[in-house]
Amino acid sequence: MRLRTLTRALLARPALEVAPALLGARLVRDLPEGRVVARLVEVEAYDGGSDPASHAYRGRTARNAVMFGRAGHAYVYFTYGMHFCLNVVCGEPGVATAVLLRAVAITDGVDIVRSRRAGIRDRDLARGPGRLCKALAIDRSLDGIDLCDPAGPLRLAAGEPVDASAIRTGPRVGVSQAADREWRFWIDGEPAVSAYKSGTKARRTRLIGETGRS
DNA sequence: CCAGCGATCGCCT
DNA sequence: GGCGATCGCTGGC
Repeated sequence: MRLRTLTRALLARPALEVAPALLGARLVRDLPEGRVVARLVEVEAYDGGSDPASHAYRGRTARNAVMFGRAGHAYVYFTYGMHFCLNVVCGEPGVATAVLLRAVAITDGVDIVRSRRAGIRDRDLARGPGRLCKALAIDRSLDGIDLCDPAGPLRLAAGEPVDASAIRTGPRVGVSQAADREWRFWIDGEPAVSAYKSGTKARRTRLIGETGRS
């Protein structure tokens, strides 16, 4: 398979523009056991200082520092005491905008992932941001790496174009702040797309209206 | 299929 | 000290 690493210029734009453009792109992970290639099927945009749901909303900290840097780098964070999540930093340096990678479909090296996640159904191998990181062996040691480096251990590459009519949008998952912003993007019909769960605040106010599948 | 819940700890208030 | 950009298991229908 021919893998063409994504250019930084593609990512040095607002997250809201980058997010849908990343659907269908490939995530390439080189591991001691071999190479895993996956197709991005679900992402979410986070818009830093103007977005109450962003880790960067209250400014720069040790944890979120990478988001304030150059586009194309990985922001990996640890949450709930056990899960990692992977973001692609977007925009210009100093602007903390990023795209959370929520789900991928494994296209190459699925046996490697199956052995990493024994007993898990194929559709769940990388369904959800925590599972995605588990599947591709991503943790904080990869925080800050350059996803545009063709020689890097984890990188983004071009994939087959996705027809615009297949792209769906909806509220972000698990977010209670700014729950009205439809900044989640996914490819219609992909089995690895998350089941929709609203944030606690939204749930309380009965804002659940869609299932996240259509 | 869905709702509920415990796990588990770094981060920020 | 409280709470997550979550997950996997349980129990109910």
